[in-house]
Parts: sequence; structure tokens; C-alpha cells
Amino acid sequence: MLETSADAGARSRVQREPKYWGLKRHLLELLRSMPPGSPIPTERSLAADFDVSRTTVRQALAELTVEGRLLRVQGKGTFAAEPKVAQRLQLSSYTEDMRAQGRQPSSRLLEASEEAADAELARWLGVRAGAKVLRLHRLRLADGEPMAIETTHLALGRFRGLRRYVSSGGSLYQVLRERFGVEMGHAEETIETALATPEEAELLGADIGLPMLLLSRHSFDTEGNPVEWVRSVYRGDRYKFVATLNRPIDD
Amino acid sequence: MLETSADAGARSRVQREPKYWGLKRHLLELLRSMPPGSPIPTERSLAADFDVSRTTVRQALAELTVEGRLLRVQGKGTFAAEPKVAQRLQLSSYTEDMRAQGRQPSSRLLEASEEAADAELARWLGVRAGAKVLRLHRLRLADGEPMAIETTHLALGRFRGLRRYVSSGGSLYQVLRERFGVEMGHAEETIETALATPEEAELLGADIGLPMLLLSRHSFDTEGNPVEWVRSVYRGDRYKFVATLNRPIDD
DNA sequence: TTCTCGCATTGGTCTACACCAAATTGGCGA
DNA sequence: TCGCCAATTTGGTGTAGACCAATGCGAGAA
Repeated sequence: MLETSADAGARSRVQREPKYWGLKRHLLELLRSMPPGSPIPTERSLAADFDVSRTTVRQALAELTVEGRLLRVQGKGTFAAEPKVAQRLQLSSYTEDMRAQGRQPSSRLLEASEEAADAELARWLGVRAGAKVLRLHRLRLADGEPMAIETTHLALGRFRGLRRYVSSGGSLYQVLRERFGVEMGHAEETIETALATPEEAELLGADIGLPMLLLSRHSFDTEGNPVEWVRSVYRGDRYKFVATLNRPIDD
Repeated sequence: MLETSADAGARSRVQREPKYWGLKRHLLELLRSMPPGSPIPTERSLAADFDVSRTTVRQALAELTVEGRLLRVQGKGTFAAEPKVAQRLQLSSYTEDMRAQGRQPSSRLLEASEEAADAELARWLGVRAGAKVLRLHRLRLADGEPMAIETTHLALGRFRGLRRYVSSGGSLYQVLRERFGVEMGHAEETIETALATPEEAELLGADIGLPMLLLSRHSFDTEGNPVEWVRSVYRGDRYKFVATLNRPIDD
């Protein structure tokens, strides 16, 4: 299918962005410089300031609310939300889980690129900010069906030539073990909810804004050195995590 | 504050229900009798059939979409969504988790009532359908702040007089241990996303429709007999679950 | 002083309409 | 027959405006 407009010559190639997207970005920027609980401008004043209808403002606010960034109270106003609180738990790996369900797990490498680590990622991986990192973008499948998107980051300084080994196919963990002598010791994982980005939605065959289960993993080798940082996104409307507790609950 | 209208004489005491709620209920009913992938009527025809504006129809459809009940595709239509798929994991208890974070866990008993078990609940608890069960509705707190709503079901036939012991305060698990000699052996838990019901939202100080983390627990005693079935709801915008993996991940 | 009422403010619901964008359909022409 | 394109259908974005519902505050009454 070809474009019906806006494709003549040097015209911008991106589709026209909805107005509420821009408003949403502006509000996210505003929220970054704001302590939790602070009030943001009212719907009506935002509509006036940005010269859009109140309906459009409400669409942006609704999405930010569902993302947990805003708290709305009728008669009072809209406020920056509190940050998340953590709760401990334990879980197992993707491949194990799929096999346990009698499904055939597989992966498709979407992208393998080199990036410079920002401050946060550098801290996760135990390197200096700006250090080269390998970013692996993989689609996780079970019986050929897309189940999750996994983005893995590893420090290239520690694993020279890793990109080449990985690009030729095969398991990342197997490469780390056989080529670099690195065995995974333990990992920290978190599960939370998030909304699908447009890219994630397309890859998983979901809709933008659908709630997702977001699983983050920070893995360490047997000596306790950080090895990888992973972010996985599952369709929240189709998947759930199941656990078995073996110790008594002490309530 | 008193009502400004609709309070004369025998008028209904409930607030006027938004139109899109009724439409939503109707669509949920429709979905129950529909295989996944079936198309539902178009926005415009629903608007005509129910004599509401298309905007109102879209609000109902948007919420059902975010709840994972519908799949919307531009240019094609709106369809009944696929059911969920499970994934194994492991985790620990609420009280442990809060203590590990240096928070003071506590509970507030909201309600303790007797009910007849429906078919599903009877299966969970290993009793016949219609058997008396105790339903405990508790608000979980940490440092006095509401963190979750927990609804526990136990078979009364096995734990006679339990309601009296529980109503007088104290830990449920302690009562089961000391009065009935029941120790928890293992449990199965699931984590998924769900939207807040109005009651849950009010108790947790959240908004209706906000995505929640829904944790279900099915506990067994040391002999393997089912003891309780629990459903806990956490604010998805404020909480996340954290786990520690101790075995290597085999990818 | 204290309570209460009413008003202003703010988010929530709803309408009617217009136009855009993606997917499908079907007919027309090569 | 095949390919293309134009109309149709369906969901997506946006407007302007109306009224409802919860909140908070200030003025006036008790």
C-alpha cells in the first residue's frame, strides 16, 4: 500500500503525530522536574495553553494516568504520582517456563547493535558511563508464536567479539559459557505493569497502550560481577506468571 | 455532603450509572457467548443500537480493550480477545516482603462473612459446591499505608469456629496452626494484570480502571490438602514484585 | 465561635459532528 | 486473467460545548 499524501520530494517521511502525543511528551518532561504529589495544570488551562480541545488534553492525561504517572482526583486536580514500591519474590527462566508447559521455546534476533551506556545502564553493568555496550533485541517465541520482546544489554569491554558470535545464531548464555567462561550465578528480577510502546505492540501483535507485564532481569556471574541487564515485555492480556511457594507462609 | 438531587422519597439510592458502564456490561455478556476472534458490532452500529454517541461507545470499548477483553484493528473491526497463557515462577509472602523492606506490615479486617461455595471455589478448596466457606476481606498495610486488598476463602467445614477466632483479631495463619494444627506446606501463585473495580479503587485510594497487579494464591497444608484460596490486588502504578534467582538461567 | 450553605473550581460524562488512516471490496481497463 | 485504483467500511483523532459530581472555601447564620 502506498501513501496517499505527504510523500512528494523531501517531505517528512514520518506519519503526522497526533496532537495528544506531543502534549503527553511535554507533560512527561514537566513531571521529571516535579516531586510526587505536585499538582499539574488543570485540563482547561492545558487546553488553552496548547490551543487544543479539552478532549485532546483528556486523552493525554488518561494515558499518563494508566501508565501510573498521574493521580487524578475529581474536584481537586491532577497530581504527579508516587514512585513504585518493591516487593520480593522469586522466579525462574523463560526457557524453563515454556518447556514446563510443553511448549517449544525459540528466539528471533531482531537487532544487535553497539551503543554507549548512559549513566544508569553503566551502573547496572558495572562500567563507566559512555562505555560500549551490546544491545540485543530479541523476539521470544513459543511454538512459533510471539510471546515476549526481550532487550538485553552487555558490556562489550568484557566480552570482546561477542557481537560476532551472537549474530551467527545460537544461545547467548552458551556463548558466554563456552567463549568467555562466564557462568550465571544469581539474578534480580522485577515484575510490574507498563503500557506497550508502538514498536512493542507491533511486534507482539497487540494494540498501543495495552497493559503489559514488564519483567526486568539483572544477572550476575558466579563471582558476583554484573553480566547483563534485560527488559522483557509480555502481553498483559494474554499472559500471567505462575509460581510455586515451597516454604510455609508465616503471615 | 448531601445529594443535590434524586433523594426525594423512594428514589433509588445509587448514583446514576454512566451510560458506558451499561454498554460495557452488555458487551461483557455478549463476549461470554463468543469464541475468541469473533467480531463485535462496529462502533457506529453500537452507537445507533444503544442510542448513545460514538464517543460513549468508544469509552466502553477502550476500557474493555485495556482489560484485555477486546482486540481493535483499524480498518477491520473489534474482536473478542484470546484467553491468557500461564508462565511459571516462584515467590514469597506478603509479610516477609514488607519486613525485608524494613516496613511494618499490618492488616485490617474489612469483612468476615459466610458464603456458599460456587463450583469453581469448591474445586479450589476441595469441598462440594454449596458448602459453607468463610470469606475474609482484608486491607493489607505497611507502615499504616494501604498496600493491597486481600480476599481469602477457607472451607468452614474443616475449620469450625474459625470465624470467631479470626474476628477477635490476630493472624489467620497463627490461628490455623494453634487451633487446628494446620501448617502451610506449599502454594501456587499467579501474577497478572487487571483493572481496579470501584470498591478496590476506593479502598486503595486509586482510580477506577487503573491497572492493578493481581496476585492469586492457592495454599495447601503439609499433607497436600487445599486450605485457602486468596486473591490480592496491588496498585500497578505504585508496586512491583522483585525476585532473586539463585539457580543459573539456562536460556 | 461554629456550623452550614452556596458558589467556584476541577475532573467526569456525553453529544453531534468532521475529518484522517488503515483494510477491504469490487469494478474497470490493459 | 491480472493488476490497479477508487469507493466503502472501520477504527483513530480532534473540536466545541453542555451538564454532572466531588472538593474546598468563604460568607453568612446560629
